[in-house]
Amino acid sequence: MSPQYEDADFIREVLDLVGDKWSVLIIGTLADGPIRYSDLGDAIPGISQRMLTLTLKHLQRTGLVTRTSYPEVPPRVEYALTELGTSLLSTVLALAAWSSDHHAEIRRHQTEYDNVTATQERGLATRHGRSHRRRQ
Amino acid sequence: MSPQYEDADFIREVLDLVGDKWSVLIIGTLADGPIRYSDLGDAIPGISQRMLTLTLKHLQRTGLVTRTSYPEVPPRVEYALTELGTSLLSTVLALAAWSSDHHAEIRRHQTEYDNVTATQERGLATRHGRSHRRRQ
DNA sequence: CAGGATCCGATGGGATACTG
DNA sequence: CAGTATCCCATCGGATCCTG
Repeated sequence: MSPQYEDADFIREVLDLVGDKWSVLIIGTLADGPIRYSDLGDAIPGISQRMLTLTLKHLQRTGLVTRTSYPEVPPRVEYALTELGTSLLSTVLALAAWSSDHHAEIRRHQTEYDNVTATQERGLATRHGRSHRRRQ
Repeated sequence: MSPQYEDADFIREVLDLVGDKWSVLIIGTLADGPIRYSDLGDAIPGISQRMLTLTLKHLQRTGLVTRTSYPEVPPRVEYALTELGTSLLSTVLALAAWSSDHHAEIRRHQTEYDNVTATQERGLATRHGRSHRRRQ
C-alpha cells in the first residue's frame, strides 16, 4: 500500500464493522432521527427480526447506536444514532457517491468480462468435444 | 436515510465489491505498481492461493484490476490497478482514516458494553440459581 | 411491542493436492 | 510460475415459533 501499511488493519476494522448486510442500512435509517424497533423494521425492507436485533446489538456495542427503553405498556424502545455513528455515516456516504459515479462503468466491465469468458469457454468446449460443464 | 434513499443501493454495491476479506488488501498492494501473482501472494500475509485467484478474478471483472500475461517460460503474469481501482482506493482510504481516528473510542465502547452485559448475566444467574450456561 | 430460541440452507474461505 | 480442483468447516443470515 503506498501510504502506510497499517491502513490495512484499519480498513479491516471498518469493514468488519459495517461490511455486513444490514449495518449501513440501519445507520442510514437512524440518520432521520430516533425510531422505535418495529418502525425501524418496517423502514428497512427485507430485514428479518433476527438480523435487526443482532445488528442493532452489534452497532450498540460499537457505540454507533444507543438504545433507550421506556418502561411503559406496551413497551417502547427507541434507537438513535450517536455522534460517532453520524460521523461514520458521512464517511460511508462518500463511498456511496463513488459507487453512484462509477456504477455504469462497472456494469460495462462486468458484462464485457462475462462475454469474453463465455466466448472462451465455448471455444474450449467445441475443441475438446464439449467435455466441460456449462456454467450453472 | 436523510439524503436520498437510493444511496442504500449504491452502498450495497460497493460493499458487495470490496466488503469481503481480501479485496481492499489486494487493491492496496497493487497501488505500489504492477506486480506478479506470486509476489502479490507473498505481499499479503495469510491469503490462500484460492482466495488470491478468486478475488483477482472478481476485481478484474469489475474493472478495478487488469491482468497481463507474458508468454514466456517460466510464465509471468502481472496484475495492475486501473484508474477506476485507484479512484476507489482513495475513497476507501477515507474510511481507513475514520477507523484510525475513532478506533480507540470504539474499543472503549466495546469493553464497556461487554462489562455491562456480563454483569447483567451474572445477576440473572445467581437470582435464578445459575440456570443459564456460561458464554462459550 | 420488542425481542429470544431454534433450525437450516447458502456462502465464504482455509488446507491440500494436482496441472499446463 | 500461475493457477485449478476438491474437500470441508465455520459463519451468515432467513424462516418460524415462542415469550415477558
